[in-house]
Amino acid sequence: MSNLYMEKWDLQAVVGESSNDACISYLENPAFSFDPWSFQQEEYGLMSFPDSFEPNPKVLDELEELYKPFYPEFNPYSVPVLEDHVEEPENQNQQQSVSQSANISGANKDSISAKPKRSRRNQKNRVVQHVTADGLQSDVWAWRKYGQKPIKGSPYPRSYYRCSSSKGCLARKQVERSCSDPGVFIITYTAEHSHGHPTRRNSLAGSTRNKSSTLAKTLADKNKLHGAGETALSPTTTKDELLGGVDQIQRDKSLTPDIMLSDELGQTFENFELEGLFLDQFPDLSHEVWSVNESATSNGGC
DNA sequence: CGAGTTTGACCGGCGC
DNA sequence: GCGCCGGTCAAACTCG
Repeated sequence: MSNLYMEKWDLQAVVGESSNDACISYLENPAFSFDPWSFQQEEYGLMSFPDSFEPNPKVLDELEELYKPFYPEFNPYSVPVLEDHVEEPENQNQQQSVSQSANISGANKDSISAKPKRSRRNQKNRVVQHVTADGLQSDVWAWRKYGQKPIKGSPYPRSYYRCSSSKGCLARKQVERSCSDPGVFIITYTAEHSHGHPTRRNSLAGSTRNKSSTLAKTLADKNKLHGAGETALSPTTTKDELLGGVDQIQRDKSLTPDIMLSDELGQTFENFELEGLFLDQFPDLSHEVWSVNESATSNGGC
């Protein structure tokens, strides 16, 4: 686990909690979400809010309280400088660059002078969000998966989705697990929807549908195996119960707490999208789910 | 049959 | 120019 990434995304959570315009721009700025270093270089001054911008102190306190016990040096005001984006003379101390950080208040912003490396692809119109499994369901759009690729340097594959609400809609979404924090999902939205909000979300989805019914059966079998215990689920288990079971499995894995503070996190589940994403992104856990059914075969795993 | 996933092949940007 | 690698395509398949 990397302190660097924890800080980066925690800071995004801090910013997301605030309601002033500057914060909105800040949150919606793909450069920052994707790359705090280039944000400092290219957007910090443009948005002209550093001096007046004050992150929500309540959230800062919560974050500090949350992470201080594990990361004594955690500072929610600190924007990390990623090693990949520090260009310096070859003989300069590399270690210094890794630990380098800039203060969000702007005090250190002049100390950084190098230009960020260009990303592989054009990052325009890209918005990156860091969410927990709970946050995956908060997407109101209907998405169709069109690809999945293993990503170099990450043990987890990246899934590619396009909007299925409207033909011709260019909206794309990528979902991958954070390699530094497997409990966190990185969702990258590309392009904008060319239509209004859909009247319904993903209704049924190929293997998701399959996994849903199988999961229901699996949990029902678990119920048979273990009797009517406190976690028992009936064959007519509701969606919420199923998702609750999935959530329980996640909690049992001691995943990190949800700190994204999304407005939509409190919504009730309306479909099985979360489960599909969950099984996509948690193949190891899906194996665990499968394993409770004695007759079930492995789902492939990681 | 339509809507979805899976997965190998292909394309093209980028670094060396 | 070449090779790597991320993003997309499309055929095959599942499911209701």
